Amino acid sequence: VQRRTRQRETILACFLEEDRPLSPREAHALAAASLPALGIATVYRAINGFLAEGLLSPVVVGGATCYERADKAPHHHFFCQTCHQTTCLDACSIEAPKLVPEGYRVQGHELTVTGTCPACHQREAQVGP
Amino acid sequence: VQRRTRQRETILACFLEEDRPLSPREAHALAAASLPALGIATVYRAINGFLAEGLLSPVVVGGATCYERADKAPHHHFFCQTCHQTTCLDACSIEAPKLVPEGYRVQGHELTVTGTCPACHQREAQVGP
DNA sequence: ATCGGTGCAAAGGGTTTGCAGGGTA
DNA sequence: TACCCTGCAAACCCTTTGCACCGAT
Repeated sequence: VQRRTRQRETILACFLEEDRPLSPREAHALAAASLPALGIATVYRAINGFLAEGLLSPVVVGGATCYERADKAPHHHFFCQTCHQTTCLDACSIEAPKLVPEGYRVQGHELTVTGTCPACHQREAQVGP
Repeated sequence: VQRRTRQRETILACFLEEDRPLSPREAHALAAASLPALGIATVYRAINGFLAEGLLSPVVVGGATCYERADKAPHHHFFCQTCHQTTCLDACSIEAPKLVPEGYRVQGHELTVTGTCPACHQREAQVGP
């Protein structure tokens, strides 16, 4: 029974609007723009609450745990190793059960492509290799 | 210029013998069987050294950073959400560049299938759902 | 005899928890 | 009014670092 508070609404709105995986730190920074006194602990508690309600899903990218809105079709992620931002890719087209041997029960899968995004790629080209 | 010490040899042997991703904690537990006084800091330093030498590769599975021997062909992983152990799957058959839009530069990718391994699957069946 | 490696303990970063006060229902 | 939520601070992992001693070369 979660209550509607300004903090929770603001935090959830960040995830819905950004529409990409955010780390707790990022979410806190974004939400703190409207709520300067927002504590990081509140962000963690809100995230864990939203996870329990099925509003957010965890995503592990680049060694960090991030969270994204859970109402999207299954998809994969691109992690830019320059700006460390993660973007969502198109719908998933992988049949995970075909990848595992007999006897394993498949529940889901996660695919992350690593590289540089167009913005960083371009930035590097200007400065040189 | 890394020296050959009993600690480093034991730690590396764990990764080579297990042939699956190990967390620093797991590696420490395994190596401490032969070296009771082994400190966890030594494990972390050894792992970082082996990473620099290209003997180990990092793998992020189930939210934890693990490491595995780097001399294997590109492959993916299966993470058992019951016993939290990770096993290696067959060689990779995914063409990552086809998954990203124009403008992105692909450097690599990582795929983890989640579920329950045969051992845990069986154990659950005995106890009931 | 060097000089890197090791173990211990302390420091750091990220996440969770305890507590008193405030806001939602 | 009752009780959850919030902010702050302390507590907890996990990982790295400082330091004196040990050991490989």
